[in-house]
Amino acid sequence: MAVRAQQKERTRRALIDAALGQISAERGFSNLSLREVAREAGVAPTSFYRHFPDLEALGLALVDEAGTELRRRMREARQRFGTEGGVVRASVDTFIQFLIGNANLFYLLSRERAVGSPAFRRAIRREIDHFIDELACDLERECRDRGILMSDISIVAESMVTIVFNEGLEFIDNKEENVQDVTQKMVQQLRMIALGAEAMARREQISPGPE
Amino acid sequence: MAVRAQQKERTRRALIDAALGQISAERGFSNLSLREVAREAGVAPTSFYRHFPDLEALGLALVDEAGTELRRRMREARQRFGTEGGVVRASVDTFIQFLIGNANLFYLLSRERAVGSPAFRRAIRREIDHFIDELACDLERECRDRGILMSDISIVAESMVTIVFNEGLEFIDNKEENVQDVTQKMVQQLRMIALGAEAMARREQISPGPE
DNA sequence: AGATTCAGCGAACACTTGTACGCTGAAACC
DNA sequence: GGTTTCAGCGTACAAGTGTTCGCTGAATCT
Repeated sequence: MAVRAQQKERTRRALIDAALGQISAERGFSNLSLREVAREAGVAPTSFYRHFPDLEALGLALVDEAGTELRRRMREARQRFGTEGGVVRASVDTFIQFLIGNANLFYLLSRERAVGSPAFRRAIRREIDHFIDELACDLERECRDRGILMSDISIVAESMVTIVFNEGLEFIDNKEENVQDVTQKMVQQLRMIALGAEAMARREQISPGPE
Repeated sequence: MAVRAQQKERTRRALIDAALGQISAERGFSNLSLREVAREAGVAPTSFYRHFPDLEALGLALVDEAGTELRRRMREARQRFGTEGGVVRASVDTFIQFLIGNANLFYLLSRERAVGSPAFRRAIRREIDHFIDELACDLERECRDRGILMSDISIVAESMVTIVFNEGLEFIDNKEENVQDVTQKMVQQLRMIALGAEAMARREQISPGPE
């Protein structure tokens, strides 16, 4: 049992890639049509059902792939850069590379987050939460290493991801924008948040009273 | 010339309201169908064309309405609260009220920002930019009044709006979430950004060197 | 009062959509 | 080598889509 399964996997990928390829600035995942996807994959419409019960199921597969791939890259970048330059800068660079190379996967994670079936939305939310968690973990380590105090690291991480996702979405929407400019803008915003978190921690330490 | 135009305006509104009513967590604007909208408005499909050349044109009208209404509310709130409690807190409260009362208008502004025809996306972007500008203007005033120094106010405002829009989207997606919790979380994040901007300004003032 | 405008309609159009059914032929199994 | 499995296909269907066209009748204008 090898040729058979291998071929099946191949057309499954063709379907996934076809769907991914039809996502664009003008067209979200929820506007895809089963028939069109099948056509682009070079497969009869009815054959689609041999691989997915639904377009939604394909969507879930896509979301999973997007999240996994994004996290893989980030983890890899973190190791590569190591201690040089700080996590934040390294992460931003990698993130932007991901944007450029996988715009459609990123579209899926960012803009479809709030539209579609509950299962679909939940899946995306879960991926993003994973992403936030890993960033929070790194931030914590970084702060410990540098002796920095920050308040509410998980919220800091969430804010950072929100900012970066938003800026990223804007970036791949306006292709004319410069990569360096975006990077710089992201870093500036992130730095601001980091500074704010430090300031807040200092303030809490000095006067831990109410309000 | 009164009865005629009045009636026309009434069914135009019916169309707009119908479209708005069909937007939901599961269904974005780009999934609407002309026929369905017309049906819900109690009008023959072909009559739609008496009011809009396109569904997109209706979308533009919706976007305009959403942006205008949101800004109106915010301006009103700012006046009402005046100096009491700071702009940020007052704005967040009003914003959340807008979310609750006009979830679908907000959906339009936030999640459809990056999908659809270029004109459509541009329209939304413009509304958001307006929103950011007005916030920036207020922030500047507030900083002057309180003698606070902040760096790059327009970027601060942009970050704030990004955060608030994102948190808001999450909020109307999980209806079970508590209003007070969201408010508090938003305020905390905004406060962090504000503190960060102050810290950055301080830092720039002390050592205005490169990097 | 008579002519004109025009919002709204119904019928019809050429498609596209998702999905059910049963067949085929090659790979996998025994 | 004979049997079973099953990915892929073609056909078919009912339902939905956007849009064109010409009509109607009441509000508007002259």
